[in-house]
Amino acid sequence: MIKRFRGESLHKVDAKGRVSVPAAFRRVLEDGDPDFSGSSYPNFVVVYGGVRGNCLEGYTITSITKVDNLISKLPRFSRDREMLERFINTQSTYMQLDETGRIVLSPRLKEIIGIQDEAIFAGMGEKFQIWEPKKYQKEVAELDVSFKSLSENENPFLKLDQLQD
Amino acid sequence: MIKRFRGESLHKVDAKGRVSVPAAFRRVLEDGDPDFSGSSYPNFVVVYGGVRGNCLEGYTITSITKVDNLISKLPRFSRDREMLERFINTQSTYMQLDETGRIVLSPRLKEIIGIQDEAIFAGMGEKFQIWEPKKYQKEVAELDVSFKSLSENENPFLKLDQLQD
DNA sequence: TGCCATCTAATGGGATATCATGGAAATTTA
DNA sequence: TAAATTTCCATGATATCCCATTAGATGGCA
Repeated sequence: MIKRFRGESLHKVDAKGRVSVPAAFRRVLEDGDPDFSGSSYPNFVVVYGGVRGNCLEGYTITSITKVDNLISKLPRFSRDREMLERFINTQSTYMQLDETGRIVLSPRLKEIIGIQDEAIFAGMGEKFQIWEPKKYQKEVAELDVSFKSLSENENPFLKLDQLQD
Repeated sequence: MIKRFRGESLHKVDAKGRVSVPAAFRRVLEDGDPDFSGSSYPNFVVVYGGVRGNCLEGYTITSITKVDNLISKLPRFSRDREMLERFINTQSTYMQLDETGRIVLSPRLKEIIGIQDEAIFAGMGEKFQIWEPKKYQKEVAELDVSFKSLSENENPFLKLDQLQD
């Protein structure tokens, strides 16, 4: 059974930029790295580009590969493809967990999402996000509000049941 | 035949947040975990997000996977998908029964549903709910009232038979 | 039909392992 | 060689595991 990124948790970011990745997420990263063996530490990808810029997004090797393959289907010299490659390939970086399950966020990455000394990790199924706590709270609150304002036939939960499975 | 969650029962929550899951529910959780074997303990998912916030909802791996798969069909970066992932993946967590059939509710989870030292488990077919006892009584009472106020053609019992199966 | 043996369930307490985190040492790199 | 990284070690907090106890249900059997 494929594990997905689930749950939220708050972690300290120390002076060197080190943060613990939630233990539950490590298991998912291990599963999602084809080259991972018990004796190594899993690799994965952090994307900082894209429309948002509010948060970082972490992908397992397996799931970023899916995205890469979709992009590769676009016409080679199309503007769409260039855009996506800029966001997903250019503005991203490989990372590796260290022995204690931490990664280091460079000053650049911290600056992009406005992080000081705390970060929130949020599971999003095939990926996870890293947020500055206050921004995250705001995001969740806004989502709740906009959810409540939806009409019945805009409700994404109800739309789900219309999909064939 | 797929077992369903049925019945209600009251359980103590100890100082560590541990609660026994009703024995009948354990059987359903075992059946609903593809990785479960006699030598392990079943995994499942508890969702605490969504608009409700009054109770926790427990899903078997099989049934949450159905939901996850539907969500994965939505366009990867759509607002709908993001919303659903936030409610279903971010605001949820994997859990595993321990040797004695208990789970632990973190302080966070207890706080979300307002639980002190007792919890009510309520079977809901494909999922179950965990409630603070007083809130649960209130919910049940309210449901009775609003059911009685329905006109004949709003009666869900009567609508049932109009569905094709 | 009353008694006892056995089993499962629910719950509590203590021991143990894992996790998150800080700091120092070693290594790289500019 | 100074700065910055990475590796290694240390520690407290938390969560997990393991064992013990009790109550109730079940079933056998005289």
